[in-house]
Amino acid sequence: MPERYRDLKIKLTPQRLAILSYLNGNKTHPSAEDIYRAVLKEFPTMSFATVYNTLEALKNKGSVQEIKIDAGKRRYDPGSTKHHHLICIKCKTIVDINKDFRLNLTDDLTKDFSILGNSIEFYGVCSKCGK
Amino acid sequence: MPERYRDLKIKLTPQRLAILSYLNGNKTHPSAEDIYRAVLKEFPTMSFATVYNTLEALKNKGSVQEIKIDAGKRRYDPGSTKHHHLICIKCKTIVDINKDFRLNLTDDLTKDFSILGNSIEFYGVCSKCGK
DNA sequence: CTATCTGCAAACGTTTTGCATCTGT
DNA sequence: ACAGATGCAAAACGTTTGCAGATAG
Repeated sequence: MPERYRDLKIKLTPQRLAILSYLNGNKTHPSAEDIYRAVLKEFPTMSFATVYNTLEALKNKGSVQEIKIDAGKRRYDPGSTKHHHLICIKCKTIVDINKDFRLNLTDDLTKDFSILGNSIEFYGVCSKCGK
Repeated sequence: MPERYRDLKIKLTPQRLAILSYLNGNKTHPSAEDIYRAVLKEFPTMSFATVYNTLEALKNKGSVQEIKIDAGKRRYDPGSTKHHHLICIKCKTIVDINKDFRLNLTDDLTKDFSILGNSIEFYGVCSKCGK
């Protein structure tokens, strides 16, 4: 199992492997606390320091994205592929949108800024909440 | 001056009028503390409770938007007109983008969600930070 | 061997709360 | 008159930090 993460070039401690395993393929966009609680089952001494430390390392390697959807609480998205999000404004469910929208800005902006990318948040009401 | 805010249907206390006046036309996307500090000059007894209380009331009336750019600190945007943002990832300056991008989602999503809108965050490096 | 990570607890900055008093309408 | 706002201080919340001991590479 560790081999698949070897190219991250970070120290693969048991705690980190547990975090990576929890995040792998996870589509729930968990918060730091969600991750902490999940890994706590396996490592009763797990601390938030380790969760944040690991998330910071993974963010720097580009294999985890921070999602700023929830004011006051960060949520995390595994995987390095860029994508957008659709959020139900009622239940806060987040759905990934894997589509590349080409958005062009006006010249007066591109002159003053070097644009690196964009992130789109669609909001709506899911069928469950729409009833 | 109060007349222009009468249709908000909230109690127009002097403190609230000072906050509204500070926000009116403000393009700096201030944080709660920015607002607090600005209004403090006029009302030395101003408290954060009042700032947050007022922002909450204005948010509910749709005349202030909360911007979730900065994890760990909310920023606020006066006005109800929809627009997007361009953020310098270094100095966190936020520039408004008043352009309507028509973004279409795939049918499988529009079937399960009733889409209400979208919000785009462009990120880049401003000329000041790019040097 | 040693650079880095872990775990704890304390510290931090932001936001929320409880409550007595006050005030717009 | 009274529903709702203010102001204060304390508490809550998510996140960060310092540091001693442990461990992956």
